[in-house]
Amino acid sequence: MRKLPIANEERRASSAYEALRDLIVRGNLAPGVRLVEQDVAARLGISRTPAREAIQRLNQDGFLTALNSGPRTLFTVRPLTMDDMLDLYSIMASLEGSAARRTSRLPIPQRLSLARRMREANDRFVSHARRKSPDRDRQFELHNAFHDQLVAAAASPRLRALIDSVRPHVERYEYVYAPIVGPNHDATFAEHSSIIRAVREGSGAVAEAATRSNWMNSGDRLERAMSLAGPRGFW
Amino acid sequence: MRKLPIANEERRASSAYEALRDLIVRGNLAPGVRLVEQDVAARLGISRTPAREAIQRLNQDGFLTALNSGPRTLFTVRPLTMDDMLDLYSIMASLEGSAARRTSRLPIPQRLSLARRMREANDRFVSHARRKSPDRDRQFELHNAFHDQLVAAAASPRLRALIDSVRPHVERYEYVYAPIVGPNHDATFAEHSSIIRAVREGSGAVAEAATRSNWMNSGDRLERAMSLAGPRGFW
DNA sequence: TATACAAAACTGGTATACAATACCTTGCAA
DNA sequence: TTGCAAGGTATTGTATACCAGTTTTGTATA
Repeated sequence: MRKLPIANEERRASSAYEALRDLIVRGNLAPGVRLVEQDVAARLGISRTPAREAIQRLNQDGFLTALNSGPRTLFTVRPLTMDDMLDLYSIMASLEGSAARRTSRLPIPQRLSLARRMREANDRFVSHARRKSPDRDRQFELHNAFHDQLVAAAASPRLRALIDSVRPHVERYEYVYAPIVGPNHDATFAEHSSIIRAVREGSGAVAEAATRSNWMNSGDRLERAMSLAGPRGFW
Repeated sequence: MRKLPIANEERRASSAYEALRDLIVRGNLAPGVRLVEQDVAARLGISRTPAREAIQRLNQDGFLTALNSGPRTLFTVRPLTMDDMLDLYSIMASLEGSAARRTSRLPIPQRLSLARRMREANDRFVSHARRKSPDRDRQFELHNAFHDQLVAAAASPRLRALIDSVRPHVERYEYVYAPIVGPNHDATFAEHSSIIRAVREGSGAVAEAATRSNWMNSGDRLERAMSLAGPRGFW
């Protein structure tokens, strides 16, 4: 890992948090790696204080596992396991399902507008996936954009915050294992369409069920990918 | 507020976090109050470093609101509002509902054992409520114990962690407004019984629905209490 | 009395110094 | 060669010093 420059606008602690979190989500900081305050500080060109704060925050957000060694606590990057992945997807099913259910409460114009934006976002996602050489990061963005439409329009503030806190963990699994899943996005397209239809027709229960299915099925798809590749973070 | 002693076993930062969190949940630290690092440190008999860490954690956990003032951030105790309360209860409905649904996956002996323990916990809750002068804190504990049985037995690790992180916020609203709701727990008893029955009979969907209803109805009950008492944290 | 301006105090963010202790290394002996 | 003990090292937790804006206070003037 090369030395990372830190944005000087923001607080150093926040910049460090984001830098480290992105490294973990992208898989550049491998599961099991130990985070030493001094090393983090040196590598990011800051002092121990903000480095420590970043590590504490990462831990609180569940990106690290804490190991008590006497009076001190050692932190390592959290491993990726099948059980944890399924757990995560099941939670996203519940949370985003809850948001989907709330779409039926939206005033009709807003609901239809949301359905249209989701349709457009899905179209962009589909058409990029069908390119000759789709860019992986871009594919990610477009997929997230679809779900973001739903969450941004329908989730309550706390629900939104909760989803935003869980999503990076999902992304971590997707980022590491997505290449193995391959370009077989057809099921995903169909599931997205079901969600859009339910939102347009205004049935909260159907929208919730469709969203739940989408996440549970995504979990199943990733499960197959993981069983091919094996877990990471152990040896 | 008198000076609080801090347990010396644990890390000072963790002790400070717990002390402050409890003060907020119990309503001793009123909504809107500003938390100044130096003051917190002095009052808890520690230095600014662990005091700061505690405040940062409280903020990340949503107990505080952050206000940017130039390069610094000011923290105040989060206000209590009707919208936020309803948001919270809706989220608990979703999360604990998800846990309830999972009870149907438990092996039958464990499921029946859970139903029995929930029944016992509910009995203790009911009988204490029917005393001449029920202790409020004890009533709280007993109510939490009922829900804990469900969560501990059925929730996945991440779901459990999520519920544990949301619950203190719910408790804050309950603690402040419960006295106004009054001793009319009959509806609660009935709803608990429905959950227990569904768990015993092994229907995940019914258990989820019953749990959702319980939380949504609790939200409605508290809504009435709040509309009587008015919001706190503004003036 | 109200307003403009200057000075002083406050306070968060960061760096650094200090303390404590678990763990590792090294050397010695069996 | 292996077990063990003593000392050294590494690294966390805490305290404190410093700086830079912000806010507040106080004063003078219209």
